[in-house]
Formats: sequence, C-alpha cells, structure tokens
Amino acid sequence: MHRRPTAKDVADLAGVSRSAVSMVLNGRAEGNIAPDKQVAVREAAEKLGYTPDSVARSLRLQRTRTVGVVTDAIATSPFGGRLLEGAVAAAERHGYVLVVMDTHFDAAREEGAYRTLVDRRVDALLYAAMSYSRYRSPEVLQRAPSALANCVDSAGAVLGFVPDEVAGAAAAAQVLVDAGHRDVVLLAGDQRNETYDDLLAVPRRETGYRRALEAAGVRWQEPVRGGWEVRPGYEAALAVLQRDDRPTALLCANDRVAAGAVLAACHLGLRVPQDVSIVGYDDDENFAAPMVPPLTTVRLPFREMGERALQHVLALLANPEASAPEGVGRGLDEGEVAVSLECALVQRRSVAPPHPSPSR
Amino acid sequence: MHRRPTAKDVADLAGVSRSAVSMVLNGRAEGNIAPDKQVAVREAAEKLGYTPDSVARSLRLQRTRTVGVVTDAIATSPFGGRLLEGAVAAAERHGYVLVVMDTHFDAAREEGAYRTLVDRRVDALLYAAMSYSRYRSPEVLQRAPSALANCVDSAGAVLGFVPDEVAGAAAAAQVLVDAGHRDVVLLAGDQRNETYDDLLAVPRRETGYRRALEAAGVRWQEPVRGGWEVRPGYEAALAVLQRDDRPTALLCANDRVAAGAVLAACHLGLRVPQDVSIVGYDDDENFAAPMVPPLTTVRLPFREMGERALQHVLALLANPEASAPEGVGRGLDEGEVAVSLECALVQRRSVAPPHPSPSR
DNA sequence: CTGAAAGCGCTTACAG
DNA sequence: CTGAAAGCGCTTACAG
Repeated sequence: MHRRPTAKDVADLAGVSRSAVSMVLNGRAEGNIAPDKQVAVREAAEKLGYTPDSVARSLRLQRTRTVGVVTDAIATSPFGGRLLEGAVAAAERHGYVLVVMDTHFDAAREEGAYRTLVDRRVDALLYAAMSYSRYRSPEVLQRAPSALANCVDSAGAVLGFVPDEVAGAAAAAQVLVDAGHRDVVLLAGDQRNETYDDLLAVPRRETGYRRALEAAGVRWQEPVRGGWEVRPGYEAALAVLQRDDRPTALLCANDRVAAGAVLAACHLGLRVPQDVSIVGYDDDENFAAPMVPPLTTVRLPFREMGERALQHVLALLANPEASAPEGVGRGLDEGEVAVSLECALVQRRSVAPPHPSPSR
Repeated sequence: MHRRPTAKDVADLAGVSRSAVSMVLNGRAEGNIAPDKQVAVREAAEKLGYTPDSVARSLRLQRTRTVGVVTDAIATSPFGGRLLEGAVAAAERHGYVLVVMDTHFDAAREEGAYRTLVDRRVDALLYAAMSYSRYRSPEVLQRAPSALANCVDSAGAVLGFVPDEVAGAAAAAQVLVDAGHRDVVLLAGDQRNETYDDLLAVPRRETGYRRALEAAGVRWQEPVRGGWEVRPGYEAALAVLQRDDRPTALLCANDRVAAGAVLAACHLGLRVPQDVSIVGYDDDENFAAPMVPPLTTVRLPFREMGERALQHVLALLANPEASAPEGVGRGLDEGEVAVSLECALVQRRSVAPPHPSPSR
C-alpha cells in the first residue's frame, strides 16, 4: 500500500500552505482564501484522493465522532438489530459511528465494556437492553452525554427511551373486544427470569390489557403464567384450551408464545381464528408475519428507541444543557425519567369474531 | 468532567520524565528504568487513574486496533449475532475493537461503509454475509489485511471462512437413513431471491443430501422448491404430505421451513416424528430447540466463522505474508479460496423410524 | 489574504 | 540509566 496522502501533499501540489487546505476542506475558506487557491486545493485533493486522517482530527479536536453503545445481549437478539439500525441511522446523518459491546449479562464484562469505550474516547454513551427493564446507571454513564434505550434508569439520572406498553397492550385487548370477545385469557410471561430481575414489560402490559377489558365490561381473568418461548406457550395454551369453559381468545405474552398457542390449537383440532382468536406481541419478524395464520400483534418501537436515544445524546453533545425532549412520562411510573414511544397495533389474520361454541 | 490525566501528570507526580512513564506502562522498563522509579510510576498512574489516550497512541503508532466489518444485513439477523460474537471474542483477546456497518444490500451504502472505515483508519477489514453466498471482493478489501465470513470471493483474492454444507447436509440425510427411511423428500429453498443471486447453500446442501442418500441406496427424488420461510415450508409440506405415496421423512431447507412443515403435519393430523420425520437446518435458536417437537437439525458454524476470520486478519496484521490456515478446500468448488468449517449435526426429537403407513 | 508556529497526547530513537 | 527532542497529521489562533 502507498503512503496515504496528507494535507502537506495537497498543499504542495496546490502551491499553498497546509493551513489553507485545512480551511478550504473545512468550509472556512470564504473571505480567508483567494478563490483561485480554493479551486486549486480542491483539485489537488481530488487528484490525490486526499481524505483527512480522522485519528489526527480526533486528537486535535478532542472528539472522535464515535458513540459507544453497551448492551446486554442485544447484538445477538433478532430485535437488537432494529434498535441498532435506528441508532446507526441517526449517527450516520451526523458523521458519527457506533462501537457496540455486548455484556452477556455479566457485570465484569459490562464494566470492561465501559472502560474500553472510555479509553477509546467515545464522545457519548448509550446503554440498550434486550428486554424492557429497569437498569441502574453506573457513574460513568451519568458523567458522560448518555441515554438509555429500552430501559429506565432506577437511579433516575439518565433519560430512557422506552415502549409505551400500557397503551400497546390496551390496543391489543381492544381488537379482541371490538371483535366481540367476552372470554379472553392472558398467557403471561414470567416477570423474573435468569437474566432480568425486573422486567417492566410484564406489569405494564397487564395493566393495559386489564384497563381495556374492564373498560369494555369484560371480566378480567387471572393470567396463566408460563414463559416467553414457543414451548411454554404451547403448554399453557394446551391446558387452557381444554378447559370446559374454553376462552374464545388468547392474549399472548409475545409472538413466540402465540406461535406455541397456534400449534396447541392445531393439535386440539381448533382452527385459528375461527375457533380461537390469538394475539401476539412484539411483531417479531420471525414469528408474527410468517406464521400460519399471520399474527395480529403489537409492534415494539425498537428502531425508534435506538434512533431517539442516539438523537438525544447528539443533542446533549451539541448543548450539554439540552433538556429532555417532549413526551416524557406517558405510561410510566411516578418519577421515571423516560420518554414513552408508541407501540403500534398491527392487524393480521389471527383474530375473528367468536362463534358460539357448540357445547353451549 | 475533570480534565483527564495525561502522561505528564503521572510523570510529575512520580518525579520522572514522560518517556519513563511510557516505558514503564508499556513494559519496556526492564533494564531501562530504575526499579524504584518503576514503582513510583505505577503508583502515580494508579492514584491518578491514568490510562493512556488511545487516540494519541493510534496517531503515534499508526494503528488503531480497530477492525472494520461490513455486512449485508447480518447485524439484523438472528444468526448475525453469533458471527459477530465470535469475531468480538477473538478481537477482544488482542485488544481490538470492532466497528460494524450494515449495507442493507445496497451497493452505494457498501461503498460508503468501506470509505468511512478506511477514513477511520481501521487496521483490517472483514466482510460478512448473512447467507452463504459468493461475494466479489472490492479493491479496498484486496489491499487491506482482510477476510470474508460466510462467503467466498469470486475474485479469488481474499480468503473466506465458510460452512462445510456438503458434509452437513450429508450428516442430516444420514440420520434419516440410519433411522430406516427410504422415502425422503427435500423441501428446498430458492437459489435466487431478492437479495442474493448466488446462494451457495442450495447446491451444496443438495449435493450432500444426494450423496448420502445415494450411498445408502435410497432413491433420490426431485426436490420441491419453496422458499426459506415458515409459510412456504407449510405450503410445500401440505402438498407433499397429501400425496398418495407420502414420504416418511422431510429434509428441510432450514428450520423455519421445518417449522412450517411441523404445522402442516399437524393440520393433516400427522404426528411428528411418529408419522413423519422432519429434519431442519441452521440450528436457529428461535425455531429448532424451542419447537414442539424440538428439531433435529444441523448447526451452522456462525460463531466459528466470525472467530476464525478475525483471527486470520490478526495473523495477517502480525505477518502480512501469513499463509492461509489449514483446512482450505473441503467441500468447495475448484479454485475457491476458503476454509470450510464443520456443520455439526444436532439430534433432537423430530426423527423416528418410519412405520409402515396403513395404506400400504 | 497567507504562512509559520503551537499543540492535541503519545512513543521512540538519540544524546548525555 | 535518564531526559529532551522529534514527529504521527491535523486545526486554529497569530503575526505578517
């Protein structure tokens, strides 16, 4: 590989000083550099294929145009990609680049990730969670321009961008109500699991479901708690659908659980949606649209969370005093510093009006 | 935020020169710096929480300890995470960090990605594909220390790390043969789709299936071609399983297709594996293990591809003349520069011996 | 309007 | 064994 051209090379070729090429290429030429020299500089740069060394600029300018993002396991999850995509898109528009590090839910790795990011002199920090949860922001995050995505700071210090699950769940329940269902059971996920001890999705979705159902005068039934995967969904649905007073609709913890429910219905010879309506949650690209039948579900705003969180740190960078954007507070508990983003209902084909079961 | 401590601060506190702190902290102290001063430097650094500015080091050393990875859509795919994880693990062990950019199958974005990575002075480049395919390496990749993951260079210039699909598929077919199946049909994916025009997975898997079946004296049947998703799998299986000479086993293009086949079997009142055996491919974490029943499948070596590719560029960095590692060539076409990695069979519960169908 | 100089924070010959 | 100097490639006051 040839030696990369430097500003000096451009200056020599154009017959000007290095300062001149810097000014021209950074748009500070007007009124400072003679027009013909500006042209000469641009031509020389073009000819040499010159592009300023960003490492040198970073040192000189004391900023790297890099934001560090630490995540639990998001880079490995199917949704994670959407969140990261949103963040990348926002970053790209401003010439920023992301370096993302997974912690795999390991505290030591998390600390290490923050340390290497700080050592690398990232301009700002983002923390993103795979599942909507509470996160206690460490000092390092509080000191830097930072934001949270898909989680809420239990220390109350850094702003989070989260899904409005209460409204989302209410919308999901509402489709069922509107279709005429009066006997609905919720296949709920566990609030605790190996990796999170404070999953916010569970209580908030339940609140939403409950509100919508009660507002419509539909009796609220105790949720049956399984897990978040296909198999627990299958098993829970198998049990519920064999009850004497089989419900006409199932509200599922997520789309994987809903897929399990579809399978269970099939095994019992029940058609979806003619015999049971099923609604999922997440709009999981692997499970919702491709399912047979395609699942009616609620879309989690992953892309938006990534995009808004990144925009927020960029705003903080531009103006450290920048206040929180609009929309803080909807669907949240008292005192949470977060902005809730809409969870849109997506209607597909897994919901139909109930038909009177032959046995009643 | 306070001003970050520099080497000067440490030097002053320890009563030595900046050179001394550099030597001590970089392990070049022995024989050069008096032992007591070494101690003083370490203590001062510790006390101040000093950590060398990596931007300044990068400028001085002319290397950033960063490798750029450009991918088509891998950061958004469920498997991509595994590939990236392997790459990150290898990078981490050597103090490297990754910056990854998705192209979304857009040539302009791809070019832009390479450009920003080069502008950022990454030390090496990786290109990773979501699906096993051919990729034509651009000039920029050929000039830099680089490697390919999950694809093979049609220009023959840069080394690829790819799955040994021929052997993987043969192993998948072999389970069926060993269980006693003599009537097997392949639910194959499309070779072309919107995003790839040269998917290598298709022909190579077919070669493997065919070899294993023919070696066992099992008649090779024309594959039925659908797609790569749940629904096409469902539809293809629905048709095949209603034939008069219904096969006793289905070999599926991937686990999503297999999931569709499971659903189709269920709709036809066929039990898996008692009435039909089904084998998938990929070991997709969302579909294989969680399915009911859990799918016997073949695991794609995503983690290994990422890890080996990264190790290779690191080796190139250490010694630009470094030759290709062992294992080049297995399961490949003539002239392909790539190393094939094992696809391990994972046996679960979707395969059983055939039982004579009642109608025969 | 233009060029020489300083300095971002390091590391590595080099002279003492 | 130790410190002063040069230099990585930039940008930005500053003096002419």
